[in-house]
Amino acid sequence: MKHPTILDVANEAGVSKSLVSLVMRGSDRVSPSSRKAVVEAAKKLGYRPNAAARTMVRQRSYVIGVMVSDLHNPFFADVIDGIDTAVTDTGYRAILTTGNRLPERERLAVATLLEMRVDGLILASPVFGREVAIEASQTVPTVVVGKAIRAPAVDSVTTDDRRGGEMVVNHLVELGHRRIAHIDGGSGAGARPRRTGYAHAMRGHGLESEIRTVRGSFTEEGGAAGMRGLLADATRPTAVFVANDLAAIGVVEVLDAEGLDVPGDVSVVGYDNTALAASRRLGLTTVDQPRHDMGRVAAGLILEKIGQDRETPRRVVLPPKLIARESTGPPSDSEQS
Amino acid sequence: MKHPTILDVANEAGVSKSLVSLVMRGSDRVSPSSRKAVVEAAKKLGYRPNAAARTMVRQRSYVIGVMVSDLHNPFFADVIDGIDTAVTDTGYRAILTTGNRLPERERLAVATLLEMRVDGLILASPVFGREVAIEASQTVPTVVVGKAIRAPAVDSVTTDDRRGGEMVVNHLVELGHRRIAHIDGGSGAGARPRRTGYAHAMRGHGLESEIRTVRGSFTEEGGAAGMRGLLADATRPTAVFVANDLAAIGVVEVLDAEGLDVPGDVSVVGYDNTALAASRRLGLTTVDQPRHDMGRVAAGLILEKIGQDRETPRRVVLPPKLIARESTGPPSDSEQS
DNA sequence: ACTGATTGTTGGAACGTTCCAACTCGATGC
DNA sequence: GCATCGAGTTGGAACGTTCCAACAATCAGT
Repeated sequence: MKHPTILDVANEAGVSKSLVSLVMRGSDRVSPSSRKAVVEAAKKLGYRPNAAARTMVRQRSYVIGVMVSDLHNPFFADVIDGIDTAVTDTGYRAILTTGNRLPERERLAVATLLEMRVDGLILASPVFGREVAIEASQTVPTVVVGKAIRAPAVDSVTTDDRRGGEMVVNHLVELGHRRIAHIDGGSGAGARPRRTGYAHAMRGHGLESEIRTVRGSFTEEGGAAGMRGLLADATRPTAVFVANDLAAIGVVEVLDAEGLDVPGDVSVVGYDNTALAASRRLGLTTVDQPRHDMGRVAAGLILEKIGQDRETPRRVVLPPKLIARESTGPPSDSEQS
Repeated sequence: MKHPTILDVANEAGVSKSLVSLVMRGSDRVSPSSRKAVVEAAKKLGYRPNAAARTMVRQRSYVIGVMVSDLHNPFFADVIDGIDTAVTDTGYRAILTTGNRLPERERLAVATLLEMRVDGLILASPVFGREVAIEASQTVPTVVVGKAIRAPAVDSVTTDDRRGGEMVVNHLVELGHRRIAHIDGGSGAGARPRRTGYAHAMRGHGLESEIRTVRGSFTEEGGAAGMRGLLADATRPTAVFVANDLAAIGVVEVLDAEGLDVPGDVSVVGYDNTALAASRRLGLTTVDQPRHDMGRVAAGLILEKIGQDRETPRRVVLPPKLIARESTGPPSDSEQS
């Protein structure tokens, strides 16, 4: 249960601690015979370097810390994948902490990473206030993913949600739709730009008079409520753009219950390209965020910033992508105008 | 960008480094006036304790390391939640690394944690071989979650999948079913005990002659293929127990395509109680594993083992729970025997 | 044979904290 | 008035590593 140190290895191999250190770091200024002796002694004793000691003297941990607000959101799994990909083979390693969407826990999670003296900090959609990110950015390169934060030293990586909203409208207009409604995500993250993009594209197609936005949320129930609201009206939309995939499922359920066919009677579009949307049973047209790339880019920004001290913050905005599936199609003839 | 140390704070406050250390650790043998001076100096300088230095001298990191094989599986989000819950307010903190289902990456992820000298190690469904867990267990308390590993010093926390299989059969028999088939998970984790539980319960109900197992996998396609196999037969089962929720969706799709109603013509049961299953659109009857509890128990075992050196390994097996939803119902009259 | 370079090896200082024994100083007891 | 006590404070050693200047041994060139 007690860890052997570099000194134990040195004794075992009959050399000095410095030589053991050189071997461990893969130096080429070591004779083959000493190298062999050290490697064997290390293996025999089960030696494992002590990162804490190394961090102390090197004044670098070679660790990137990632604070994830919510592991339940599959979004982050891909982002983390991307980070891992970018970090591998650079000599750096990534460790994660999570805050469970609770500001207080998130703060603690970040503190843990900072006390460990991570060389870079990635904050994935933090829910806490800007000040935590700003404070962290004063001592360590910091990137926020999935949320734009305005601060002199904080980089960010986001997707262009406004553009995503526009793409949805363009897709539906191309199919022949005109009466396109939007069930929004209320005050949720990214809800506003999606709404703006929708309205902007509608106007761009000369469909100002058809703009119809009802309030929803990023939940199944939010989508269902929004759809019930739309159905209460005199004229039914031929297509609905919903704030995210989960809410879109609520919409589809309501349409099912009313005996309306998707996409025959109403086309439905979600957002986020979750596994739910991809399932063949649902086949939901949706908007994909380049999650993996977001992680890769975030890690890249950190590594770049560790290298040389850049002063101006970078705000990277990546393009979304429309994924057309079976939940959208041309409006039925009777509906066409 | 340079971190102030305890010595900087001491200078600023006009006291010794030892006193600063006492204040930081919340000792009560400090006069109110010195405490105030230290606290203010620390805040002014933005002091943050250095965990690496503390770990060195205390020979303890007060950190629990968690290696997660795959963050895409929502299963782990709940397990991690449970770990966090158990660890909060004990003075310990949890950090995560991930291996992306790749044995080599997993090994690296574990090495990272061990080098950081975590005080306890939780391995969530590792795909690497037992030897990694065994080696780790020689230097640090180790618990494996979601997989039973047989080794003298490795604890484990799993769910009773055999019992889960039995519960499914019992539920279906209670509804009046007799022709109950099983589409298994092939060689996937937990597939075998579920299959065994199914067969055992069938025999228990005197339905030996009705036992019908076809090979599938833990994927949508695996479930679909299995169901097509079953439909090719002369007599159709009135109920199907599928290896997991994802595969169950494949089964439902095939039944839909064949114009068969769920549960009117065929009842379907999944396993894992994923968000997919819970969605009202699907309403899949399934078996829930107490994921949160699994995490809590795992962390508890670690904390207990850190406290005093226990020698015999613990193997905790938690009970699963059947969640009845709309995908199961009584067999139609014509089918009843 | 002597100088200089090259290769391999070494001990000591440093990193930032905690712990401990030791110190000061005013109050208390006789 | 002196020993004793306790509260508050202190400096030094230690933790395990890396880095550096310095050393020993071998070799090449003159």
